[in-house]
This record gives sequence, C-alpha cells and structure tokens, in this order.
Amino acid sequence: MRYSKQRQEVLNVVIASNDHPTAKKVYERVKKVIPKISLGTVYRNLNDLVSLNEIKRISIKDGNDRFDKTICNHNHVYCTICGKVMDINYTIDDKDTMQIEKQTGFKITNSNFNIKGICNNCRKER
Amino acid sequence: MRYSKQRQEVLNVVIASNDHPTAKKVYERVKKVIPKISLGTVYRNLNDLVSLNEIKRISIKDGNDRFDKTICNHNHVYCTICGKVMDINYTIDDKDTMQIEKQTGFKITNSNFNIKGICNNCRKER
DNA sequence: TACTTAAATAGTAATCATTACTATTTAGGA
DNA sequence: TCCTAAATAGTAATGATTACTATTTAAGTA
Repeated sequence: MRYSKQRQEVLNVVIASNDHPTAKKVYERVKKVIPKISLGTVYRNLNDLVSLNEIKRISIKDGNDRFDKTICNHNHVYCTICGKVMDINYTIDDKDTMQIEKQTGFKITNSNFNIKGICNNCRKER
Repeated sequence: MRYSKQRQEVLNVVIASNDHPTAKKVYERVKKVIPKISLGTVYRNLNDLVSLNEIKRISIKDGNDRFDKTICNHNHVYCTICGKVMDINYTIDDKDTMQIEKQTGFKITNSNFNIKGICNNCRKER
C-alpha cells in the first residue's frame, strides 16, 4: 500500500474526532485540508483503514456507518433522537460465545451490539 | 386500522416462514397468492405489523432487514457466507442495562445484538 | 342495498448511502 | 528522469427503502 496524503488525512481526521463521525462528516473535515478530495476517496480509505485495523467501523442500523479511532473491543449506545454515540465497555464474553457456538453450530467471527436509547441532553429537553 | 387481504397475507407469510425472510422474499411469497400486490404494500404492511408488535424486525448491518414471526425477546446469529439466520436466546440482562444507563446517562429503549459467523454447512464446504 | 369516505393499494418515482467505473495523476523504485 | 502500478477525482450506477398519487376498497350509515 502506497503512501498518499489523502489516506493520511482521513486517518488524522478520525483520530482527531471524538464524535464517531460518519463518512460524510469525515469528508467535510478532510475537505478543509484537501479541498479537492472526493467522497469516493474518503469511503475507500475509510474501508482500507478498517481492514488494516487502524480504525473501527460502527454499524448502526437505521443510521449511517460511523468511524471510531478506538480499536479495542468495545460497543456503543446510540441516541435515537440526536444521533449521539457513546462508547461502552460491555462486550460478549467467551463463555457466552462458546455457548452460542454450541447451540447454533456457528463459528462466531464478529459481534457488535446495537444498543439504542435517549441521551441525557435529549431527555432533559422533553 | 382497516382489514385488508394484503396485510393478512403478509402476516400469514411471515408466520409460515422459518427462514427469517427479507422484505423481497416476503413479497415473492405473497405474490403467489396475490399476484398483483406491490412491493411498497409489502414494505408498508411489514412496518405496520412491526409497529403493532405482531412480527419482529431483525436488523443486520450489511445485510437487508429480515422479519421474524417470533415476538419474544431474543437475538440472532447471521452467516456471513450464505446469509442464514438462527435464533438464539441470548439477550442483555437488567443488571447490564442498568450498568450502561448509569455509565452513559442514556435511557436504554432497545437493544439487539449483531452476531456474525459461519454456519455449519458453510464450514463443511471449506 | 346503495351511498359515502377515509384508509389501503398498485405502480411509479424519488431518496440516499455506498460502491463501481474510468480517465488522469502520482508515489516511489529502477 | 523514466516507468508503472496504485491512488485519485469526478461521475455514474446500485439497491434497499420510502414517498407520491390516482384509483380501489372496507365498512359504517341511511
């Protein structure tokens, strides 16, 4: 894989972001440094960086994918009102994984928890 | 809500299906009974039936939504090769929910686990 | 039974995140 | 400096889902 300033800047932006940005948000931020970058390049580099395990993808159904500088195994809660994402350290444990594998015959390769709710701020505004 | 044979048949198909069908699969099956039904009608009725808690939606990121006749709280494993979905009775418990709420300030309303792997059949074919 | 009307439908168009495609540019080794 | 495969910019395509609209229909009422 060849060095490119586009990929470097995509990585910089994700690392500098604390809000779990979407691809489009990353694109807008990279654009401030590289105005001519294209959205496709951002998507491709985000995917590449996920494959290289340099960043993490957060999949939220009925929301767009988000990207996370934190690599270590963790999950997220997602506010269904404002879209805020917060890290949580809750994950599936080995005992449960083995139990599920035994029950289903599947070899589990990947798990992520889709936990939704209403964040502090949005609750206050009710 | 008014009775319609379209909604009844959409419900019938989901209830008769053991394979957690996608909207399109449901559409194909309903079409055998009501050939002129439109895909939009199937989508609308699936959504209505989910709202009425008569069926359950299974959201799988990088897969399409599936629909499930089993209402009670449960999760699924998803085969990344053939797309097979199996029920599991593993769910988040109250203690963990409260722990996450305390940690994040969120009020949790909904959780589903996205657990992926390779099913028995697909493993054999390797 | 016929009338009425709001709900539901069929069919089509729109949306929108993401991916695919292609001509052009560029990193970096020879 | 030259060469070439990798990367890019810009645009088109994809595909699931939703939105829109004219038409049909369920079911209450006279």
